[in-house]
Amino acid sequence: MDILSELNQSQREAVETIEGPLLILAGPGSGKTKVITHRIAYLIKTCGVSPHRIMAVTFTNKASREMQERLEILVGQAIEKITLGTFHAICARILRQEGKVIGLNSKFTIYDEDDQLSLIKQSIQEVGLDPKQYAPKAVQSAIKFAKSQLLTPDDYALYTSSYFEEIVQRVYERYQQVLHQSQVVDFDDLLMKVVQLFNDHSSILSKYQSRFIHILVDEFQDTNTTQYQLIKQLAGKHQNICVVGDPDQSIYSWRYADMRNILSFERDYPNAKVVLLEQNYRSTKAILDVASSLISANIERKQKKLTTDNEAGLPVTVVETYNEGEEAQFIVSEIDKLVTEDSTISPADCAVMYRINAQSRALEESFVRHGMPYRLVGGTRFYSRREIKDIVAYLKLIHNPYDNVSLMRIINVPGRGIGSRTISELTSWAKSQDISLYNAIKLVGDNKGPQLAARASTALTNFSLLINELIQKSNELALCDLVDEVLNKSGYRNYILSEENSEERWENIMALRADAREYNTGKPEDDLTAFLEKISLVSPDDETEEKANATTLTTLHQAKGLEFPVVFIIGVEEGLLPHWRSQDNTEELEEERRLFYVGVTRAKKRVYVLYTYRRNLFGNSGGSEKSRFLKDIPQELVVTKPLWENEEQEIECTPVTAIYRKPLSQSPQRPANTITVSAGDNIRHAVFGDGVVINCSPFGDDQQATVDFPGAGVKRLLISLAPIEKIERNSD
DNA sequence: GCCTCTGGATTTTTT
DNA sequence: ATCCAGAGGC
Repeated sequence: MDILSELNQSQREAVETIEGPLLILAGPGSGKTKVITHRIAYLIKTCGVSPHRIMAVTFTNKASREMQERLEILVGQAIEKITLGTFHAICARILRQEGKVIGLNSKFTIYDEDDQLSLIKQSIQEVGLDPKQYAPKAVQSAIKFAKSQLLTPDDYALYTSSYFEEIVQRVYERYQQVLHQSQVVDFDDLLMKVVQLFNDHSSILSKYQSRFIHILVDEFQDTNTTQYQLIKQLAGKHQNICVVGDPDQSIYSWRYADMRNILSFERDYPNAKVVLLEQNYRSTKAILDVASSLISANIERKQKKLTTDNEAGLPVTVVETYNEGEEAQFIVSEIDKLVTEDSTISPADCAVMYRINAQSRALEESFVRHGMPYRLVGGTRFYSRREIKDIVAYLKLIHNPYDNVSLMRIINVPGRGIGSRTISELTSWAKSQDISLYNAIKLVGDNKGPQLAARASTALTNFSLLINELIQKSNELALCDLVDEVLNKSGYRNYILSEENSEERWENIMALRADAREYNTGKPEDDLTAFLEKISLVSPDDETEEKANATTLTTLHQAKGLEFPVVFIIGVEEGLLPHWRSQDNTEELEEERRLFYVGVTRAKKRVYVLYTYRRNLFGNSGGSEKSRFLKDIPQELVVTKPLWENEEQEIECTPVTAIYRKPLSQSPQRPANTITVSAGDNIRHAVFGDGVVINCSPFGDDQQATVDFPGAGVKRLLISLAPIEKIERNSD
């Protein structure tokens, strides 16, 4: 197979330029992933580069997986030798390998942001401050900023210029101290510590520099300073660094991604070659024209002109609705209409995008009301569910008893009579002795610990015995048996089963256990390390379960990288897009505009832009004003689409046209159901037939039920509105 | 030590 | 409107 044959001129250039720094500016839909994968294939197959010497870095597991899948087709087995992964996964591997020179045990554990926040709260207290006065979240953000900039607590001390920053500095210092004592790193440490290690140990750096002859970085516009430095270090010897990205799609500056990394790449690598991928294979001309006109309003960018050979297509439709309810209503009707009129379009081809998650509610209600399937992107991540975090905390503690945050999480879960009084005695004593909580608790058992009431003392001793026993078992048992042991011996199993809605929680735990089963090399200790690392760095719901024929509801941020034939962008209003918190800062405003641009460029065929006349948000409703970004789009690129009775026609220099006041075809109002249901009930639905309620949760004044219809699949319904009735269980 | 109540906040999110 | 965290009551 000829790797080059299916590429256009500039794509080919990007693939064939293998010497020296290369910057690929890839517009939306320009075949970015194709270029990266083909470039790697070209290196291996045509240039004879050993796959062992190639590193490809992504930001997300999803991107990594996608690249893996596509590469496998091109290079087959060789894929296993390529270092392909997220920044964090690659750095974790390096740290486990090399960490000992900076005093890091290869069994270190990784804290997620919840754990981080707990430790920050604790650290605020430990430096003698009040967590109420200094919002832990703000301190967390400041520490994350420092780490994104490669600033150690000492560096940060030089940088501080306000009282708050001095506070942050003190907390940061203590926080790092505890992390180190606990043999724990947070997400940002994974990267920062590797950079520091490379800085201080040139022989280790040079080992990696020599090995990796070719380095590729995806989504380069999203890198922060630390990531940038890491790449710079690694590419230091061979300088064959290929970065791919699009500054126009930089939407993560609030996570301290720095677009300047891509904008000034040529300055840092003066001999860099630049390739522009401007040919778009995704969208119609009409959509690209709108996108281009929008993004051209930004000042800080690199000029790029998007072209396409695709059809001209239909103009973008801009619609004003009365409020968010009608906005949702319009979308449901329009999808229905599109699907009916055009047999090539299904509900799954449509996506609705919004600025903030709170906007999904009105949509969901409308979709549920009409029995239309939808898939909500995001939501609670699997590993952040309480029951999963609890079990993982047990495992983390077993793996690393110095992990105080995990210990604190489960010391009284399930309740075993260790209350806040006892805990504060214990923590302050442990701190005064400069030992870990686990060791302090062990001493309580030996009567060498702090003075405590007999009851508290007994409770702590029992807890200590429990953890000890589990640590013992962890060396003998296979991982999934260890999970069972934890569930039984800790009493967690009974605890969770005695709760309401326990089925779902228990199922989640069983899913975790099933996952643990995969780790069975016969070396329990290594299995536990590997399992915990995977849990920290990979969330399983990246694995997007495709719901049959469901429309996607997503934030604009999460839409990046996706594409759909039909895209609705809602809430294109002042205060939402641009968001009010970004309204008085040019840079942030430009980022909001890029966000809009990302949304528009997701679409292949149709784009709808919606805004409301008035919107309810957070309880108070107010009149809304269409987004200033609409002014960036020339009127002739937008269509007038009077769908509904026009009560007031706005005449302005606006591209806007359809005023949507009252839906013509209001769905016939049925009397609201007054029944309530709960998990396990059998119900009959007018359309879907008989089904069983799997789960039920409050939804406003109403209930939303997840119902499994053997004939129609799993549906979510609003109880008061859905055409349902309760039926009796079959007698058996 | 556990439970209920009130107040404050509420963009975007990966690892 | 709603969710969550911390405070105070039982």
